[in-house]
Amino acid sequence: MIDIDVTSSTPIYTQIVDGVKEAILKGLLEPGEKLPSVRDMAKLMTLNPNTVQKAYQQLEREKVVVTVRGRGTFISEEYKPRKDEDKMNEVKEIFKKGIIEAFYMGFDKQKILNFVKNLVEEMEGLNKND
Amino acid sequence: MIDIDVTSSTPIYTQIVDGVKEAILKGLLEPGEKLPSVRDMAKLMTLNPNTVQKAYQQLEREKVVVTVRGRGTFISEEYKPRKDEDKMNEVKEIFKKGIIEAFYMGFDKQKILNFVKNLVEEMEGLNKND
Amino acid sequence: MIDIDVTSSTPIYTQIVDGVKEAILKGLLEPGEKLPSVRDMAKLMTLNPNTVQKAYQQLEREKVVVTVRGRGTFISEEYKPRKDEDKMNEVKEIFKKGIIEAFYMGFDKQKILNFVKNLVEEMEGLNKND
Amino acid sequence: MIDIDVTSSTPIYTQIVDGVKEAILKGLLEPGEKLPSVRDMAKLMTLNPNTVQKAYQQLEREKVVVTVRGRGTFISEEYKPRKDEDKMNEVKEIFKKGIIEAFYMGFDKQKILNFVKNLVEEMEGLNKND
DNA sequence: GTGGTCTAGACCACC
DNA sequence: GTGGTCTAGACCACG
Repeated sequence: MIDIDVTSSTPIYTQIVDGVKEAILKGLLEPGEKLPSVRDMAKLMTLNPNTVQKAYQQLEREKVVVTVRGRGTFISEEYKPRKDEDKMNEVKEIFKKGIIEAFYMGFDKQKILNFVKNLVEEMEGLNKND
Repeated sequence: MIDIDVTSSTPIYTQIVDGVKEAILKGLLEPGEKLPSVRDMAKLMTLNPNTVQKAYQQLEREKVVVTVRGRGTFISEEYKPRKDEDKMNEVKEIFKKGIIEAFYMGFDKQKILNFVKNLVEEMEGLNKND
Repeated sequence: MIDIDVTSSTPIYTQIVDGVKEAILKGLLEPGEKLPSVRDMAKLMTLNPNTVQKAYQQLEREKVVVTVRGRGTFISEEYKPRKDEDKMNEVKEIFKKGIIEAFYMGFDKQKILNFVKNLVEEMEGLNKND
Repeated sequence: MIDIDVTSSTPIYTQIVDGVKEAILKGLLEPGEKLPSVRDMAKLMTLNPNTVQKAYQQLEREKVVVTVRGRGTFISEEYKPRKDEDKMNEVKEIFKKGIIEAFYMGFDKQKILNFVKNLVEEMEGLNKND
């Protein structure tokens, strides 16, 4: 489901968190759907359960997911966007970094915008009807 | 010149690297201009010289900067963009991450594109009005 | 495993990098094989861990080696040669230097070529008899 | 006459030494010919006289050049190749380094040998009649 | 003066 | 356990 690169510099647990979020946006995971248990997920992806655990905890902290004791972990039914200043800055920094690196790869303004446009559309997948 | 957040999870030397690149794109640092010596920069930012050194070396590896023996470190006169596959993927992943987080903040497609557009123009320095 | 000459003018970390590359070409280190951990290697060679670290990082930058989070550093499974112009020039300069010095030792053209031929075969490890 | 790259990692004085040796082998500098004085050479190449001085001293140490007090510095009339073990090892190490890097650029044995052959012939220039 | 290397020792995140 | 970062302080080669 989620492809992990163990050699990447981004921690595995972060890759899981990002992967789950991406899958939800793409409609591959539906609100209310049950995620595999920590142990199953760990076996499935041949990862250390502690790593998966850490990812689930962060997903819960971000309210992307809720865990019901004894039943499992589920994609949140209704995700309420949080827009605090910290988050806003974080996102801004990410994009800034991307833009800087893009410029240094020789992209110009228009090329960057097209690049991002394509990515956004790819990400929206099938689940948004606008 | 460059503001460092010592509490950030991104390493200090990376913040320096990013900061220099950003300053160049914004026109705050001109090609050919001399950067403060490793020691001076370290004093200026109250960092250890080794940390600054590491940043300068990475900048040189990326050809953003050249060091002239015995004289110091200078912004490259002409930077030739190199776009290998790895770099391309890196940039893509950065933007993907940004887009995902933006969606989770409640942004829709158009809002994201505008957000990025503004950032790009801010980064371009003087070319704001095209 | 790798012999270091602390009196040499080539930095220790470079000697490690070269030593690892040589060991791989000679078949002494197999793709996928684990290198000693930074600390172990440092103890083994009575060096400071930072020095070994620097060598490992350069090897990773050159994709000779991959590091797997929490597990260690491994010889790359498949090394894809990258031959950018800079690298090409570097190699050319090395050989030029070697040739000049060889001439100054009284070698003629044929002697140099034989000398290099022997070295290449020595380096190739098992393919000595082709 | 000799082109210096001030950004190179090889010291400038070494580049001068190598350059002079190369020029001699190529026949651009004849035995007995006078080299520009340290000060002239420094002006000519816009270098620090100390740097040129250091280069000349090393050339003299290697007996490539002789300086006659009050007259100047001249290319040695008869260069007697010295082949001590140290020099031999040095040259061997240079070639080994070159071969390793060539392999890592994807060259095979034959390609390396051809590469070196071409370089040798280029270096021999016009002054050797074999 | 410049950058480059090395040691010592500490702390941290990740698996 | 692993690698990664940072500080402090020292020494060196180069120009």
